[in-house]
Amino acid sequence: MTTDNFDFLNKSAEHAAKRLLGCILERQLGDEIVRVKIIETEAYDGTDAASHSYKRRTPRTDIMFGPAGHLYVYFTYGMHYCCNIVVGHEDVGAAVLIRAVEPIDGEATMMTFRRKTGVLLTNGPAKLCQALSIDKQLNGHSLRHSPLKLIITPPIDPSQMQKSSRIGISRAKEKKWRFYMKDNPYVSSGQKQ
DNA sequence: AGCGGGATTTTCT
DNA sequence: GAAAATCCCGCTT
Repeated sequence: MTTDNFDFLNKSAEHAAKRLLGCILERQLGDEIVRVKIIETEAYDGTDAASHSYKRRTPRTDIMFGPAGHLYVYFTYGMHYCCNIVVGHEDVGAAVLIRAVEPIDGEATMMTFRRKTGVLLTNGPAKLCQALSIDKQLNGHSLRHSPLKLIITPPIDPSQMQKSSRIGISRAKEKKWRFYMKDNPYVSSGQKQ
């Protein structure tokens, strides 16, 4: 493979977070195929005080220090899973948090895992993990293969992109590393900006 | 419409 | 011991 279309993941986390907007996640669940479009992302890297990988490699964050294009799933607040796409070169410890997606195919299947309708199905990082049945079993999974694939689409028009501070963190709030689709109803409701 | 508490793992102080 | 890349529900205004 001379030109792998995952190559852009090896650039900065900030670049990858922008480029992942509009890309497709394809989830195989038994006989069903669920497809969603990425609507909102946040970048985290090893130089970033808000990142799990900041100056420390632990059993939990080990996947973040591995190859780009794999999935990093973490469990938080004793209740919820959140999923990230590992980016950057190996041993750097960077990832892009997927904060919101828009259903394309298989909405009925997602509703069997998450008993909600409309935007409440996938408008938050833990919500979309529940809808796509993503948990610790998929930690470290390569997004090149079933049962969860990342499909790269052309970059979105810059005029459709908004950015802001990241949600739910107390450190490094000055970094504008949250990116989302302008006027999309599935953008997470954590903060108005 | 807005606030506040509960669930309960991983990590750090 | 407490906070964290969250979400939901019930209470109050």
